[in-house]
Amino acid sequence: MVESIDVQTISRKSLHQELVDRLQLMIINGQLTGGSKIPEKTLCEQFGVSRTPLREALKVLASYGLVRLELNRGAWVTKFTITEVEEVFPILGALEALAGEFACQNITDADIQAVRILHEDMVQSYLHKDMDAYFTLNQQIHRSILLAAKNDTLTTACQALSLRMKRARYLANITEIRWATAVQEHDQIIRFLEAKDGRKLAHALVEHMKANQRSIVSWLQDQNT
Amino acid sequence: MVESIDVQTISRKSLHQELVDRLQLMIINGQLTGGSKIPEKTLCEQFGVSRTPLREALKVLASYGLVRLELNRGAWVTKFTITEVEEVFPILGALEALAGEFACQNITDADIQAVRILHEDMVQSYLHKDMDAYFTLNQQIHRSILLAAKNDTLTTACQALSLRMKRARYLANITEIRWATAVQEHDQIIRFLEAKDGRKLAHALVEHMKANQRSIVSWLQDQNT
DNA sequence: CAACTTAATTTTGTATTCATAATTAAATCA
DNA sequence: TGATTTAATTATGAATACAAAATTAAGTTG
Repeated sequence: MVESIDVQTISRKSLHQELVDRLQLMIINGQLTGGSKIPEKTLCEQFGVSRTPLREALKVLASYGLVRLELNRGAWVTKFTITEVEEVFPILGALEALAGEFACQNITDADIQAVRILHEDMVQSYLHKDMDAYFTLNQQIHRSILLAAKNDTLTTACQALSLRMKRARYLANITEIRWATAVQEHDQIIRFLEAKDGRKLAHALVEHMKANQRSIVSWLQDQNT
Repeated sequence: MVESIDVQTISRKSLHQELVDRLQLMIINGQLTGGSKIPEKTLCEQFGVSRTPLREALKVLASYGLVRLELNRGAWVTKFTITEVEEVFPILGALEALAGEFACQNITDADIQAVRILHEDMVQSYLHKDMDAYFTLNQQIHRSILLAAKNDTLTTACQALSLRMKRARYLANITEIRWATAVQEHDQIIRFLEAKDGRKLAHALVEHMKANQRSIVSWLQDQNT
């Protein structure tokens, strides 16, 4: 699998881009919690930057839907809601399905081999109950399918939506039963990819997303009762 | 069709948001042409604003893929390429198909009635060869289906992608033959919506997008020879 | 005068400043 | 005292200032 090395990275990132990345992480992992005010001044001090690049970053994050701007009242971390989960997962399903179909058309045997290895590592991390490793490998597999689809716009769109759903990862630990099923679903996914069966792969990805959605929604529902 | 009135609009928009909207238009209608440098200073003077909100807007537009930022070298209007068209339309197809399915589940008879009227107006503007009216109504129809789907994330995603494709509208005039076919396709779309047949509507929307893609790509190809 | 240096100019990225809106605290009055 | 004004404070949005990088222009040398 060719993980194309980002040539841009040679020349330093701009501050605002760096801040977009950092704030994204802080929102996903819960350091900045949904519904809370974004403490502009504090963050500027913390990062040692002025308000200009921070505010630029906030505008970008607002366009991603991670932040909500209120005129003259500042920026707020958007809440992670059941509604959002129910909106985003079907979209992710449709887009990853599309990516799956394209991937089957374009993927090389070497790339399939690489995904197979990621999958086996992921199964191992499941067996060892190493949740961090599991999630990282899981993401890498989905990303590999996206990259194989050879559609940058699609990759960007999926990653933006996945990002929003990553907050679930830090809010809720996956249940043992869902974890086992998810691994099985991935097994199917890999097999359809190896068979280059775009139709079935697409269907498997949609179902996988539906199951992810149900799992997260039911966790959120339990939370609110 | 309830075009929900934007309550936010009571309180004035922020400058950066106003600039995002204006620059978007300028890029779509070709006042700012693909590949060209964005003249920061000139635009500031033209709009009578300082660089701060303009630069915030540019960062947002970059996240939409309409602008490309080069560190220490400024901002450039992204080129409208065949590759982009071939990347975006399949995604739009998949997303509008999804919207179509949701719309069939959620749409009210009153909303169907409203879409029917938009459609008939659109047919009239086709018969009168009023291209501006045609495109406006066309957009409104697609937007109506999106709104009926009751998924804000989906609406936002589709509109962002449609926006990028709108540049074609100003680069190429639709051919007479494609125009006629497109109207027929819309006729089908409306009929499936009225029948609340999500499956068929989804399929029709995918095919409609494929045909749009082919039409624009072949125009761009003719251009480059 | 063409290729290379070096200096002047412009542009860019970021910090700072400033006016105004929003919030909080203090003061007033029933 | 508690509700309501009014004043002080803080936060926000946008303009300006400034350092560094990139670009252009002017020299300089072979």
